[in-house]
Amino acid sequence: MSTAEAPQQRLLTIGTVCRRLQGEFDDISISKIRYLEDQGLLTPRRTQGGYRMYTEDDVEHLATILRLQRDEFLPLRVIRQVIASPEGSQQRRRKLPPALGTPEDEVTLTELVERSGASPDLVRELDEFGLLAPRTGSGEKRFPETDVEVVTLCARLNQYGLAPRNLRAFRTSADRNAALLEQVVAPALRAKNPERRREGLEDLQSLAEIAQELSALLLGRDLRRLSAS
Amino acid sequence: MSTAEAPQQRLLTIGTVCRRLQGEFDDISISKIRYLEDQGLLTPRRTQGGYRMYTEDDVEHLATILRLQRDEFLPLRVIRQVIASPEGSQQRRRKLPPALGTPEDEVTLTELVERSGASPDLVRELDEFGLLAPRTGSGEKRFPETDVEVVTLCARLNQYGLAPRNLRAFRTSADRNAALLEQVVAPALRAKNPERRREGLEDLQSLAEIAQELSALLLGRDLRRLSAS
DNA sequence: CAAAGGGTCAACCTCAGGTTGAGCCTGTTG
DNA sequence: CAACAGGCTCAACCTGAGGTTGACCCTTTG
Repeated sequence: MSTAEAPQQRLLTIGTVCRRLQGEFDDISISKIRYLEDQGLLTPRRTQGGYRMYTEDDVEHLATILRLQRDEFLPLRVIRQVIASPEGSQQRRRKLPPALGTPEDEVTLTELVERSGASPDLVRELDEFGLLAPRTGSGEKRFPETDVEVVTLCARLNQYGLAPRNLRAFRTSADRNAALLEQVVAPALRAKNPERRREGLEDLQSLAEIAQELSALLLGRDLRRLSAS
Repeated sequence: MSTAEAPQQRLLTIGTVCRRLQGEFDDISISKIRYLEDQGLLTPRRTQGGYRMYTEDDVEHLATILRLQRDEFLPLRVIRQVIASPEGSQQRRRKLPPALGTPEDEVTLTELVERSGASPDLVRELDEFGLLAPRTGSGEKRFPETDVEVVTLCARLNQYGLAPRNLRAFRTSADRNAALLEQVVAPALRAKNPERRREGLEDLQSLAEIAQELSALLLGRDLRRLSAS
């Protein structure tokens, strides 16, 4: 074959790679390696004839994947993210809230108490201190479904000794941050063009995610400092 | 942190448990709860008639299982081990956030610019507006490693039009929240007894996680409302 | 040029993690 | 005390992840 005097990085065929890894991973197989490639976890070079050829780095990469799978029990879909994301992986599992811009389900006070498992008193206090967001329309108050979780979380904080009165601070912070982000996208949201509005919502979502991560980081930094002193 | 447990020991039926957890886990279902029991992960009491009855602890236990499954991607068979293993097991999964109470690595300004990929100007501004946490000691400033990510995130927000001047609000919020949480554990952290201090740190970590989730939720709620109007 | 090794693709397999439905029982409420 | 919402079990079923197998054809290399 081509005796190109290119920097002949010794390339390995799939069979060789497989044998090489058999030591550390007994469940490796040629078909599995091909499967992982199919799943987008690997992209070896190919010869003219279509043979897969692996560099040493490819092999190391593959070993990493197999280790994540075997030792951390990560599903391939997650490994794909971990691998793909810039080394400073911040794959924090954020349960994304219901998409912005779609109306949310509402619950009654009774449901709220029931589903959060908190005492009616606590719920009342939380409401009083503005941590809940009821729609005070005709008749019975209705709360956004999110408030179920809000109450649950507040109840846990309450157990640690943070009364609703103290928790108000979280709301204030959230409000201020929300207002800040809203400023940015306000023009887009007020636009006539629906496409423009949709983009505004998407931006808002992105902004919220970034802002949230930033807040988490800053909080962590503060706490670290406080706890170190 | 222990609040006096009401002696009522109110037991919950499976349906109630299910509704209660719907807030945090949207994929929970009665059949899933029964399935988890079948898999040996749960053992609620039974009434004479055979009804499953859950204590608050059972619910917390179940929530833990669901969290391990959702956030750590652990298969049930592994969760079973983790749960069953003796309390003081070394199975502690180390996650990304550097543990509280251990000193953090530091980087120089140059490294900070380099690793965040932001412009020196931006970094300078961020510092000026108090978003970074340099240790202003002898000679060159040194930043905690966390600041690399802080800069990265701020840079992204900056692209959306949020200048460092605006971002200060995030810091203020974080500071206030941190102070709030710190109050709770301050006595423990100042304790002589090292065991007590360790517990304080652990509580602080838990508090931070809950607080963060709460903030996220509140922010989401605000934005939803803003974007709906 | 032959044999050893590779390539693709569709069909298939196994297991985890549940869901569904039938048929029956329990607990609560008016 | 009847009605009815909610629970119970058990077997059958479903879906998706993570591969395997086999048929058939193509490359590479001694």
